[in-house]
Amino acid sequence: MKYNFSAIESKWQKKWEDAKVFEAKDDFTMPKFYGLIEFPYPSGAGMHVGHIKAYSGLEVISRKRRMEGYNVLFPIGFDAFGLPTENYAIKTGLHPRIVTNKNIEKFTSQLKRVGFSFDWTRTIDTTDENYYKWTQWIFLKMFENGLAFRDTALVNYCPTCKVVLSNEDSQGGRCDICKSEIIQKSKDVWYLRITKYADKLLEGLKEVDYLPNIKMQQINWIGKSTGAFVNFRLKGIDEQLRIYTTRPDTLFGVTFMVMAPEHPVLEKYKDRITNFADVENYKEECAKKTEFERTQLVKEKTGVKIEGITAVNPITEKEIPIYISDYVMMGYGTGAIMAVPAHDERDYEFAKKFGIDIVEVIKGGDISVAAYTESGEMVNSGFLNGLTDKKTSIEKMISYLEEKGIGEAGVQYKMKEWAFNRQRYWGEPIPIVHCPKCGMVPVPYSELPLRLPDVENFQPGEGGESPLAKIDSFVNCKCPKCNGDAKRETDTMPQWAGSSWYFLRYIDPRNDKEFASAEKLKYWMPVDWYNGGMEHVTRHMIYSRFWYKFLYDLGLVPTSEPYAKRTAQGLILGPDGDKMSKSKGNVVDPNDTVDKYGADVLRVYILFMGDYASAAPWSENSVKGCKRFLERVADLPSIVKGRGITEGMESHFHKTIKKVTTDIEELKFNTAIAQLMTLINKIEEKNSITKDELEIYLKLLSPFAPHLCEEIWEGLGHSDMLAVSSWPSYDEAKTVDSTVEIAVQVNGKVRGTVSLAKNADKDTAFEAIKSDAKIIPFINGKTVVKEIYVPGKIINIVVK
RNA sequence: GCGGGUGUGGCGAAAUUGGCAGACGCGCCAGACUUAGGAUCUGGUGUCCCCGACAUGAAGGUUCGAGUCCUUUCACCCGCACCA
Repeated sequence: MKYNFSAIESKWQKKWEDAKVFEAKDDFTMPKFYGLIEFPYPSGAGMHVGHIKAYSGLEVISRKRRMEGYNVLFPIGFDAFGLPTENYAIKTGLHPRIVTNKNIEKFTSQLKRVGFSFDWTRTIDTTDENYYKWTQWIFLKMFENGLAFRDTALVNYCPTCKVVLSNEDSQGGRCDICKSEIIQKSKDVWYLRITKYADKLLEGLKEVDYLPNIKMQQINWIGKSTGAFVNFRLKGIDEQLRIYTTRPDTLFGVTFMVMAPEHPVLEKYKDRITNFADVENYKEECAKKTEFERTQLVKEKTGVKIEGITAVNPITEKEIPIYISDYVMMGYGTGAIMAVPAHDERDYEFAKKFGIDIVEVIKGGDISVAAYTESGEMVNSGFLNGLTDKKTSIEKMISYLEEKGIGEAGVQYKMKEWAFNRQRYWGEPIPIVHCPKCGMVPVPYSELPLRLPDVENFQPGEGGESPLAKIDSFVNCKCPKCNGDAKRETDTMPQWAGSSWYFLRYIDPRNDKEFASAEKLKYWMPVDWYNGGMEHVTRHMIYSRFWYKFLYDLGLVPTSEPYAKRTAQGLILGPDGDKMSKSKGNVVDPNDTVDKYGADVLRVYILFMGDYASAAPWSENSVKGCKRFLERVADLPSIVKGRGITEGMESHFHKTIKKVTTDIEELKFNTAIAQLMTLINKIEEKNSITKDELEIYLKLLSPFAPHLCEEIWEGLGHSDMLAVSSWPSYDEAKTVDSTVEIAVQVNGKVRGTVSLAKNADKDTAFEAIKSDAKIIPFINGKTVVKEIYVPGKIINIVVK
């Protein structure tokens, strides 16, 4: 039967809100559950079904937790600073504040229509000055502790967006926002010293429950490697060329060195370099290449030999040449390497091209053909000769280097410092004043928030200058220290700043004395379960873990890790199987489905369409299937007869309670819903259901289709809401039928089935099948070699 | 190149972890009710040479028994990528 979903849905959305059933209580005696979803960026395009899927998982879990008696915090907010809004503002002339408010309004109404059980009283907006006051506050704490600093360095720069980007925002050599190729540019920028926390970020992964691939991606991103630093003397100059290597054991095989073209030693000794013009040329060629071109593995090695300077292998005392090549990066290690052509493919390729000696120090390969990178016996290596264990050789060499003072053990990380400023308007102003006398001076805490000035021209400057730099009233100020004339920092924080601590603000969103009270933090933290997209694993998650660990070290938060558990949902693809995108025109708007079929149908479909963690294409026909299912549920009240649990239905109900209960915890929503469909098929076959049975059924379905379930629940005479009723429990013993139908195999092939008591013994079982007409022809006249009986599962007779 | 993952009907997918492969849903076929059906209901639906045999990317192996374990191999997806 069709039901009036739009009336039912708006009725219950209002009732829930009026009764405040989804508001988290600050009752610290209750068991708590903090479920977190990634708050959306309120873009002009509105929400798409992917947002709905991302929130539906923890929505179901949160609704279940409330019914299980937990005090649930399931909040929502808006991560509203960012470039798309600013670009839209530039295009239309509307202020980003107005655009943001409009978009937030749109997102809010869309989210409310779906009936999510968010606590709307705790909503936050990162662009609200009462919020970004605390973002600035945490930044100042970092500045005070030496974690925020300025430095001139080669940075990733997007020529289209006209901003400096962090490493994380330019993965694959492309701008994360506009996808254009980024270039390297020398610039004075703000950094957050995230590498100081690299080890803690790595270690912390051991104590949290993240999906394995999430942990793996973070480990990979941090990229810790252990090895040694070694100092090579330059011949005839009082200068050491420092390198990093993971293979100090191969030091006897070093026949040349390579530096990055940007290495500062070149500039320092340019008078000694007789071919400095060639060096300059090569350097220029490299600068022209994009990061992407430069990191292409396939291309041939290039480089220039430095004439006039040579190095000395500190262990063989042999003079060795130095080259520059772009296969050595300034940004990793020390920007210079020792080359062991016999045992490194890149060095081998380079040595072959430039005709450099190749000295074998590990036996096992044929170095006339290729580099040998496996392990083996050490040769031509002095005191290491004869050793076969790589680890021992490395340890021995390191202690030798340390003893002689020519090197020491060391670690390197792939992760770089976090470039933390953007030359844009729509972000948190960095609360720092540049004073000609005092240097960089923090804005006093009492003056926070440092507000964004209200302006009409947001156009970024051509030289990569922030729009704020053009506003004299903002720029010119007094130094908080000496009260002399000074200038404000005009760059703003990157998009990721506000989201690095938002989960803490939800706990105490209106506090104007601190970012959140210690007492409340102690109760609510850590986040019990965080769900979001894989695309945030190496950015937002690492950033926010870093901020949290910093606050932990200051004693401001109660736990060392912010998120106890992290899962990720899969994408919803367009009906054509491609990733949804505006340009392909295959984006599905959740509003259309809500209008046509209702929010409950949308929710059930999104969770039924497949494995929650995998990508699956949208199918309108399958949406209709879910609609039919809910219409059949709407019909159940018409066949209600009697009370209690019907004789033959008991195990079906207990099985269903068990499956739905455990499947939800494992994010297996598709099979939980399938089980509820199976059960309704059985109910319809019988054409009757008792009131108690229906109540159980509604409770189990309610996290998925809450509006319809509440409506039926109310119709059964309940004055309390289903949302705050209790989750049904099951009896394990009753989930199994007393008699089971098990398969009978002969030589492993199924020949029939037999009904047996679930714990019938072997003799009873074989007695039962001997008379079975289907089985007899397969065993008659043959010798029984073996009889296998697994109670409740299978009988197998092996005959010859 | 390194790391991770996935391959099961026409489609989305299940499979108690070694025990009746294809639950549940879509689609499709037939029928019913209808002036009508892209509504609803009922039945059917892996393939084939249909009493039987064959089927979980391919090829071997272990086992009474394999989608599941082992070996080899192919294809696709994701992440990182000249990381020293």
